[in-house]
Amino acid sequence: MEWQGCPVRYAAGIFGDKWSFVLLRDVLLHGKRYYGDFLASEEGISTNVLASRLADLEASGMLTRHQDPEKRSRVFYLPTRKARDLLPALLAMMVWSVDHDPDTKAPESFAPFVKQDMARAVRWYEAQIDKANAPLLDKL
Amino acid sequence: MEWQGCPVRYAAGIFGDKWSFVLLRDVLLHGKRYYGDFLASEEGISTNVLASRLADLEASGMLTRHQDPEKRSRVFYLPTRKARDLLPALLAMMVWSVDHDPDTKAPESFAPFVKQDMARAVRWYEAQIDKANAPLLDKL
DNA sequence: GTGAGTCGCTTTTGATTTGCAAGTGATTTT
DNA sequence: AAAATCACTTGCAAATCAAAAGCGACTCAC
Repeated sequence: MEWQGCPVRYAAGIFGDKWSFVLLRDVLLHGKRYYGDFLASEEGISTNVLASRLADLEASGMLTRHQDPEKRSRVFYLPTRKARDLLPALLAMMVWSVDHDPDTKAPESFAPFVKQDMARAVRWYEAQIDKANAPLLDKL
Repeated sequence: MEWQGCPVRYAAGIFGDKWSFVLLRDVLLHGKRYYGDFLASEEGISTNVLASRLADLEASGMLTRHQDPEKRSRVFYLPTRKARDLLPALLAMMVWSVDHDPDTKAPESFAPFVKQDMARAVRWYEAQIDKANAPLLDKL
């Protein structure tokens, strides 16, 4: 299929897929970095799909793969700038979900926080990402 | 799978799928309304998938289905408020794609227009949607 | 009013992708 | 040295997909 040129198709090609979407959420919002962290997500991704999606996301420049130098059998993934730049879109989507899903479990404070000042919300989540990255960056 | 509670999973359940994504683009941004319009999109969706996705989007409250009263063999679909509320997220995603896809074919003016004032951009696209709806709403 | 389209699906038929379970091989740990 | 951990791979049945043909309800030309 031709996924070239159109911005919506480009986005769909990279995360227009349940599992890629959930992995990006985990790495951007939940501070997950290790293969095992992703595997343990409550959605229960299977190992073959996880390996395949991580490879896809690495290939499309969303994640970088690293061996843990302290324990070389472990592997972690860091979000690139390209992935981090998804935050505004991701937060906007989440606000939409909170507004339209009667069963949402997001905290009441989330939507107002983002709606009031998106730029500030993005900065806050960027800081969280830096915090999650820090101990791993020290190792490299 | 349990798609309940988490806003990202909610969004993924509704448009975390290439074809739903493309259909929402067509109805929100390209003024497509008729079954035949969607079928003719350059991506070449097959009829069984199109019928299935339209039914899904209707079931999740994104589209409403209508028979054309002037020619009852034709059918059109209108975006609901819930679908229209996706505009901010959709535009944010498109800006991200334009920023990161070296082969993007979006006009140069698009990203600055949205970045400069998102609220204004949303209003502009809402007006386009109203324009596309108008002739059909007259019929009903 | 009849026959030839048009339109919006549905069905059928393979091919691809998925989820699950069971490996595998490279490290650590004991 | 043996056992456990970890990040995948592999094999397979089941679900999903695309492509093509079929179908019934219209609509239009004559």
